[in-house]
Amino acid sequence: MPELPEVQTVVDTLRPRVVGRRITKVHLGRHDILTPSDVDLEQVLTGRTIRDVSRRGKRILFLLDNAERFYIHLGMTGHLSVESRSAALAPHTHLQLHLEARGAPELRFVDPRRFGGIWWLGNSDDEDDDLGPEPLRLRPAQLRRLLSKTKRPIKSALLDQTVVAGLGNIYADESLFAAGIHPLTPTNLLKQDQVSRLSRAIKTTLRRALRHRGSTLRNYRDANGDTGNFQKLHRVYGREGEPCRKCRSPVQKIVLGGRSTHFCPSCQSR
DNA sequence: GTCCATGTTCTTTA
DNA sequence: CTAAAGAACATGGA
Repeated sequence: MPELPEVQTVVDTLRPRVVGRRITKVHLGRHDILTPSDVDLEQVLTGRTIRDVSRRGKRILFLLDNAERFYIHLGMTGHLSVESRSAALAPHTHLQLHLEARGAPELRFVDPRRFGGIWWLGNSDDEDDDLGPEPLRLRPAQLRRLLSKTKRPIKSALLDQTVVAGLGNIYADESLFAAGIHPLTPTNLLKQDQVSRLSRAIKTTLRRALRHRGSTLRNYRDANGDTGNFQKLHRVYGREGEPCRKCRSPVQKIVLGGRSTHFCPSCQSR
């Protein structure tokens, strides 16, 4: 469900409802959703106040008042919400954090497919050692350097979180369309001006998606339970056979690295 | 029953 | 050795 625009929207809707609130009770529904799995989450979280919520790549970082931290990754179907403790519990609710506030709210983490999870960091500061730069702060020279190392198709490189952190299947396809680059283009064959265009295209695509609060394809909701609207503005993703919004040629869908990949064969020639 | 899905990681193949 | 392809994870909707 979540790529950078969706994760950022979750963070933005979560922050005003949890920052400054004390955690009074913790319920972890299942242990295999937590890494490391032997952390006593109830012990480390109960009584702490949430000082901040932020995003790094697709990770949602929680900072506590004692400077310890953890992050939640939504995987494909993860969902965070703040609601009343008396509200019906959705199936596959894996974590509940009671918050000290009017209306007796709790933070809930639901994830049917369990590709997401909770990572306890404690005081360590290596939460993003394995992630590439933030795409919204990417400089073209930096992207050129990251891409020069490999021959694989550019679409696959964009999905690699160690190259750029936050793009997923939707925004990789949309960014390549915006840059006019064919998804199968070997990364090391991209010209300098193509990489510059791609760098700009990634930013404009993500900013547009952020303005529209992300894409809801199936079940994505922000922390308030609201859907995104950007799916209506997708130019290629999910539009196989439909006319390209620029040139009217039918949008093509191929499988690349096991992921569906959408592009306009005429606007994104090889 | 089949296929597909916004993600990541491990294994197999070339 | 490396890179790319494929499978796996688990669930639900079309």
